[in-house]
Amino acid sequence: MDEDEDDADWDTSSGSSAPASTGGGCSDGSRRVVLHFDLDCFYAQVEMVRNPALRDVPLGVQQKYIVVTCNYVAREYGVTKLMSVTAAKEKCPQLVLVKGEDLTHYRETSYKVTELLMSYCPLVERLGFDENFMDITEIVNGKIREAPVTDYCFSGHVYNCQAAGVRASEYPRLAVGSQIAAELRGALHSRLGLTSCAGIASSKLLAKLVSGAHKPNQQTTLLPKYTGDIIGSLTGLRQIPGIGYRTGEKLKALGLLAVRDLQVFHLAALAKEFGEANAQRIQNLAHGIDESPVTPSGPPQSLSDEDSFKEISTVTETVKKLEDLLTSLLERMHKDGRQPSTFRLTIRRFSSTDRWFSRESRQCPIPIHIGQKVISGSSEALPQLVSIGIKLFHKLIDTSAPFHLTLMNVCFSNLLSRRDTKGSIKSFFTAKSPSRQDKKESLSLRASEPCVTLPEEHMNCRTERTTDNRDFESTASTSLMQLKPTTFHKGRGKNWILRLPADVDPDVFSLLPEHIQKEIIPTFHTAVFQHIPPVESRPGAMCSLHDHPLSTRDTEGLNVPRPSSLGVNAACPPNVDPRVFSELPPDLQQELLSEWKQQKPVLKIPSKKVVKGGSTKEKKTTGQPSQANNLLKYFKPN
DNA sequence: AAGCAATAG
DNA sequence: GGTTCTATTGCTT
Repeated sequence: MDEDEDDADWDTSSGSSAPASTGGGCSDGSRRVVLHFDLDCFYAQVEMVRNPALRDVPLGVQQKYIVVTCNYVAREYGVTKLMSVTAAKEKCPQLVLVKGEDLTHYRETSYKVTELLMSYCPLVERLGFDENFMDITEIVNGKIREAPVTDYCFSGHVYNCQAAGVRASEYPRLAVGSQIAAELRGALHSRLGLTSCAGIASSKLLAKLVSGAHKPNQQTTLLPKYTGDIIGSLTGLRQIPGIGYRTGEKLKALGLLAVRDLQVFHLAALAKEFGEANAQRIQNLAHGIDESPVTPSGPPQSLSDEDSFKEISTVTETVKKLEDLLTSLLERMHKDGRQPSTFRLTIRRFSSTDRWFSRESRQCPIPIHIGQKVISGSSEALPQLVSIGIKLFHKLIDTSAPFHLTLMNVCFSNLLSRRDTKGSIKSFFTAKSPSRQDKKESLSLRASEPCVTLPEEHMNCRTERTTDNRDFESTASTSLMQLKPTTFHKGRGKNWILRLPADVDPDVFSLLPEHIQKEIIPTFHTAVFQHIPPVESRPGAMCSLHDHPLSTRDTEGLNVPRPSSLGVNAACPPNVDPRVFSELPPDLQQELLSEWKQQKPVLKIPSKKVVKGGSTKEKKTTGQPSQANNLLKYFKPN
């Protein structure tokens, strides 16, 4: 046990923080400050916020015949997560159950949480619907540099310590981190009505491990000198985040059960099972070492809908299920505003002998003309995608023999933002020579002003109320006024851009390999994802302002500035964010405007791919004169 | 680009 | 090592 002078919590060293050498001499003071937030029994909380009368009763959220989560009242009776409904009712006959198969409200609240956190600091990484990591290293360093305090103190618990007895001034950065965590939890509560736990530590691993030390609705800070203690408190390898069932079984086969076993196991032997890199990674985890960065999630990479059931065994039922799933998925996709370019169908087959739970999938590109219909909300999108879905289905299932499905999932991925579909960003990233159009767009982004989104603007530039993606944008930028104006960079190929700090050349940044980009993004504490709202096709309709009761409650009490009013250029091309547009130099505005008026063709056809080398075994169901509402309609040639 | 494995809540 | 309904990343082809 070496005490490595770990209390040197301070320093922050060279004030200017040129991130030049990322892996530089990492003295203890350059440790990160990472937060982990975990909403208390999330689905149940969402239901209680929606219906406060449920607060005081034992409440469970039911999906099919499972209670997926429950409130703390129900836990008093012994109800637990993932308990069967019958078992839960035995434990607690008065248990109130609400159906939770439809994730809409959970998903929406989940993104509101992430947005609220992002409004304080953009480096937020989602983990599932109810957890978020945040890297606040630079904010903490900045605060201490600008306003040093003599008597620091912790908010909440300190792991293994009597709260009052800690000499917080020896850990100023973690102490400030705990204050920020408390402030953010307070904001989550006052703005969204949600309670949460938080962990404050020097890595994602430790922050996550420590966040659960005091539950519910409490927070805990881990001092570096107690890293060994918290790791030692784990009673099995499976409790280490990153070691799942499979890895756990493999480790068991190697004779490793306790965390200590993994710590001392010969690395070379571990590498035989898991490969060099993975072996090192999991052994590091066992030592409480985790250098993985907090990687901003941005908007989702895929949208999917699924349903499980006892049995589907006919094509007719299959088509119906496909239609149902696709209908809701299309609605979500339309609101998102991005254009899906690949479609995946996955199934689970019933198997009595081998009750192995495995899924099989087939996927294919979505023709651009169909993708566009998804965006525009055309009613033609549904039948055309059902048709594609059935073809994928037939690649999975031989319908001339009996079949028995127990689950179906439809997924849209490879989501293209408006900018992508206009052919600007793709080449920016992948191509060697960015087109003129690309240059101009990057220029225009660079010229734009900082991220204060104005609700009033939405009235001017949007025609329909939306959720998901756009909510993300609108709330995410409400309190970022302290951030310096920056340049933009495309974020993860979607309807989003990543604003880079002013001193980072986006052209240079874009040329870096992706893993390098990911590594250095956490050093940009002024970076932020921002959504470019897609433009609705139907002009005229107005959106309402008050459709999100959660976010409009309790506007006081949190230092989120009331956005001021800003004029929006009346003549703004529909394919450009008016806020961005209004900041452009007049000549660029002119050019964009005239381009738009000329309806300049902007779509680029991805590749001349020979569609499916002759469609392997696919019966081109010949085009029969089709009846509406007939199954056959889906078998027309596309 | 496709399909699956593994991990996560 | 199975429940639900997602979502992400990485490996292999």
